[in-house]
Amino acid sequence: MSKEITIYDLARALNMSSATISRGLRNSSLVKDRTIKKIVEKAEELGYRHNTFASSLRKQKSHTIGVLLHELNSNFITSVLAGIEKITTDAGYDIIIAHSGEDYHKEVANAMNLFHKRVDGIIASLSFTTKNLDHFKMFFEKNIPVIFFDRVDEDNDKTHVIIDNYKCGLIATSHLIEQGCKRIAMLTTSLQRNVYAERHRGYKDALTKAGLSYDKNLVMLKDLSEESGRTAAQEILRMNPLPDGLFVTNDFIAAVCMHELKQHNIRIPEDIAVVGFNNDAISKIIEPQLSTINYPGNEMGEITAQSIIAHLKGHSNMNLTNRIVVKSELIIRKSSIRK
Amino acid sequence: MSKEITIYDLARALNMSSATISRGLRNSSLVKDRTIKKIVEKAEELGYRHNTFASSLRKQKSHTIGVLLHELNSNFITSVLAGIEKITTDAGYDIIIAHSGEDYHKEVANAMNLFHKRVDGIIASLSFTTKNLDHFKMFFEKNIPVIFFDRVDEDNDKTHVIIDNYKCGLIATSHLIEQGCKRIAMLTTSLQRNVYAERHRGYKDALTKAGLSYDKNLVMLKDLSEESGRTAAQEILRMNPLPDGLFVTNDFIAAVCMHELKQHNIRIPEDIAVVGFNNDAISKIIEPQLSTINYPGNEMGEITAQSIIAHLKGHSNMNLTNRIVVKSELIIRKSSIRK
DNA sequence: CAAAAAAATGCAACCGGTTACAATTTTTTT
DNA sequence: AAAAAAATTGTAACCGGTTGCATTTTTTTG
Repeated sequence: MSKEITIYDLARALNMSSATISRGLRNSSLVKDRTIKKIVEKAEELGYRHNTFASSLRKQKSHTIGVLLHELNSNFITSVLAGIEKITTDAGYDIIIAHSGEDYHKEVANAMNLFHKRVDGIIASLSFTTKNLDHFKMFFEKNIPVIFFDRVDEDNDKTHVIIDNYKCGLIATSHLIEQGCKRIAMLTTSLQRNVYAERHRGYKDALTKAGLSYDKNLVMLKDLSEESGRTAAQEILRMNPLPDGLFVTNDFIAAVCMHELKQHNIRIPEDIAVVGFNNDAISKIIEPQLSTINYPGNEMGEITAQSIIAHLKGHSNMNLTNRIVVKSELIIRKSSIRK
Repeated sequence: MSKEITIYDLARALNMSSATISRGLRNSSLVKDRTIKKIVEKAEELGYRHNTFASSLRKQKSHTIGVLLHELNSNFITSVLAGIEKITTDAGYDIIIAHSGEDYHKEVANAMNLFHKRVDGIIASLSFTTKNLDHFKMFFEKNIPVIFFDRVDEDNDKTHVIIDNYKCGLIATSHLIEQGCKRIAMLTTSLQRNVYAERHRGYKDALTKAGLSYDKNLVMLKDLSEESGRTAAQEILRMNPLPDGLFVTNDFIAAVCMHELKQHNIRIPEDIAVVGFNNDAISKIIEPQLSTINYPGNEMGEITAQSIIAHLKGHSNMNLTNRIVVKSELIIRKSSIRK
């Protein structure tokens, strides 16, 4: 194993001081151009590599942002991630991705880990079961900026980037009502998580506004598994009378559920019109194509990253912004068209 | 911002030396149990946090493994990741996930970045367009272990974990032949990447064995985008005579393609029988359900991580193993049943 | 109970880049 | 050409844990 080259080796080879080498390698204006050139060339020649540990130790900064995600396997998250990466890379920050798999305990462990890794900031989307923000206290106490997106704690005054989930629930449900649905079921997950609670609130208000009654027996709370989609379909089939509309807050579950319903000769949208959420790739492939709510993950990632980086660079104070709302829209496809 | 507590602060508070504190915090057997207890309690009380930079700088180890992925958005990758995480976490290693989005240049940049972050080892799945392993040279030269999985360079003697892609291509195609298909098309991506090249070789050999001729006009090479699935369907529709079987090396593309074919009144499996690859969640949702090749991502991740960690801990020498083959199987669903 | 062995703790150098401050060299001004 | 100003380079302390070796304390042994 070849020995690591340090700035001291370079200093010796070039007959300069380590300080000049250090400055030269970072392209400091304190160093003469010709000297920088010499240093960089020699570094290249000897195979020098920067020691992040020594640098971070001294500077007390990691130049790394931790990204805490609830899951990885959705188009939405992947595009958010792409947005975050674009911005952070341009700004010279590294990111560490940690995902909890919707498990609160894993999320806590990940937060702890990022804390020990001394990330300069955190971008987080809460897991499904996360009920409080105690595991972020350590960051708050040390003034390490934390910004939440999508899955957030809206009651909190912590900075977050979201879509208007209430409005989305409202327009999705209103759309079904416009299509003539009178008895609209909703399939979603634990209302403890903001995004689902808000969508549910929108659903409820849409019904009320249209003079339809809210029947809690039509609201099914499941987890996000494939199995849940099937069970939900079974439940729907047992409802008497059958619902004529269905709002599902996740495209994948909607797809599974629709598949199961079709197995039992339910016609979509004729018998039950369906609207999903997320505009996942799957929504365009299934039969009939799924109406859904679209929102720009990429942009959401960029905005989130921009906020935290502007804060870290001292260009702005993130803490003055409480909430950033990103646009969203209803995409109407065959699964919900009855008129 | 509260000042960071160091082992020196603890040493002063407890009237001990920093050496004892350091040992005590790592539960060294050199320190008396009662002393450890005192140290840990005081650390807790003062809010001490371990400084990874100082530690890594001194130990010349990061206790971190870099995971280089081609993409994140598939069930397969997510389960591999879960497998890797399970093993690494248990072994006390952290992981840094970097994904290239199938972009060779991004992959090179990511490798460089992990190199500078001084990961102790690398787990990698190559991007679509990666043609050589030059960007891993730096790791090889410094004896930093690198293990590849799934997307690998099979011609190389570097350690890798894969499935028998040749056999998979063979059984998928043979299955279609058994179902009475005489004219089987194949939809895949660049044959430069091992996994696709091998599957293609299996396809070809299955045809030959059955006495069917290999017609390269029936082989469509596309990228992995949704758009490609659609274009491929168009091409199939223009084939004269139509193929009666289709082997697609990716479930998502298969789903898109099937969707488009159905739009043009092609019946599946009656007109064209289809087999996909990966057993993605989508394969069970679409209509008809898709026959596909299943292989255990989770196990693949665990095996890969175990190999590299055993190597890092000196329990075994990874370099002695060239190739590990994980089991795989054909799952038969409606999309391919004609008898 | 003294000597030897074992256990526990302390000392101080070390990992490698950064930076305040000092020293030197070069350029500009008078 | 000397003095002043600006540009460049050097010195050395510092960041905070780790560890080889020395020292002290405790336990075991004869």
